[in-house]
Amino acid sequence: MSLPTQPYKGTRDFYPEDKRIQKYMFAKLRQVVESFGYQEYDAPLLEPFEVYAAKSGDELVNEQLYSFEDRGGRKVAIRPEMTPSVSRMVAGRRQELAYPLRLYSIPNLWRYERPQRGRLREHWQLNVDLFGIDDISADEEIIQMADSILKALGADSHEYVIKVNSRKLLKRLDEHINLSQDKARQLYRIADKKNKMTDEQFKQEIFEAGLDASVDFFFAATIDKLPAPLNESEEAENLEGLIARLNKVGVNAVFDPGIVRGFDYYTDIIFEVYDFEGANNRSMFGGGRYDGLVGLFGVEPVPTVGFGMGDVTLQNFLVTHKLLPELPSETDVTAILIGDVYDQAQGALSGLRESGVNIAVDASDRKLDSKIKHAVKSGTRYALFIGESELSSGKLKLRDLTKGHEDELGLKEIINKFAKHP
RNA sequence: GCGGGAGUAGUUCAACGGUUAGAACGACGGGUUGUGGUCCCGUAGACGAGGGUUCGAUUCCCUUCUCUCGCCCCA
Repeated sequence: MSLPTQPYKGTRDFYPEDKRIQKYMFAKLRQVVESFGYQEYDAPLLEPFEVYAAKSGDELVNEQLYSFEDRGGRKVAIRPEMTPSVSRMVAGRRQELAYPLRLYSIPNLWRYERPQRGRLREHWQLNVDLFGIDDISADEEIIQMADSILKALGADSHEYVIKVNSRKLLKRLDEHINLSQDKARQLYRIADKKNKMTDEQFKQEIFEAGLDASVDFFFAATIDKLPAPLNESEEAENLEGLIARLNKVGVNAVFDPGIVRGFDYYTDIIFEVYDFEGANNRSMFGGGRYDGLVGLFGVEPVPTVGFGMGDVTLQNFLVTHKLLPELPSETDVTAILIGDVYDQAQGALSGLRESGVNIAVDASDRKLDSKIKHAVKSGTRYALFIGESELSSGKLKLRDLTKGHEDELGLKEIINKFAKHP
């Protein structure tokens, strides 16, 4: 009986080749959001249980939260999302922070649920939030940034679509057709599934729930085709203007009345990004405006717009659309020592390392061809042969393992070669 | 929580109610001692676990575990 080598259900190990992918994606995410002036923060993995009990949604808290009691009897939860944490942080310095406040983080988040494609128990999520702007320019910036990220990763705007809706508009609908809060909830739940069903199935569910009056709303192709007087409401105008401006800057944004999002805390504009590729059926990521969350921590509310982008769905997207490049190893060179030259080679190795060349040493007494095979397998691109003759001549043999050709180079030449590709 | 599919070497797969369960790739070693990803030879390595049916189970049945896809819910 031995311990299993598998990671815990719904989690992943990141071997170097996996971690490389993650590092690549995160580097792009950081690059784009920082280009929009967002600053990185972080928060603890654990939060007091109450932070989530206060909002989020019942299902999440009751079924999907990893929680436990600490040794002091405090109820603690592993964060299932970042929004409450960042809201807590902003509330904590409500008065002294400079607004508009642009923050981002890439936390790992945990949810107890049955793993399936695109949804695991642990994932990493880029979380971006813009605090302190109560007009629609904030929503526009956030959505534009989401779009820029996908483009920076090589996606083309015809490979995905950003579907936009408004919670306020949905609320207008509720009032217009006189729904109780319970009925409205039920309606949202059905609407949320609209994109997975045929129109007929959707109508079927709507009728079975006795929500017939809402059908016109959900089948409105554009905002001006919404049932009156909703089509002339302030919310509708806002939404229309937002989408028009996004389209103008090349963002493939469309109105979709079926977008509702799960969390209770959204207050106005909401959006979800969908992959056009059928294999990635569900919404890739999304976000929206939540003006009330900071206020839950006992301070004046701060208007906020944000989104979360999960690494699992993002990677699925990139793989499906063949957008992941060949990623090189962090190690530039494997130095292959020939003969008993370990001591004599140290000077050269240190010199290379201090100049920024990442270099692993193979000082084993395996056969030479075997050492080369290992260097290839480890993923390093170059092998550097160091033996008696190289040390006496001062010229080392640098072999490009991908191309198979070899140069005899002095230390300085080698350093220069890698200085160009750090 | 509910359903479908799948569990055989490190990996991808095969076969079979009956002697030693095969292959490819990978690993390790060798092909006379300083050049791989092409070749040749050799070595090691597997029926997820438990129970049942049977003379006999890796094979059929049940349970369980794990993986996977979907539902619920949701990012």
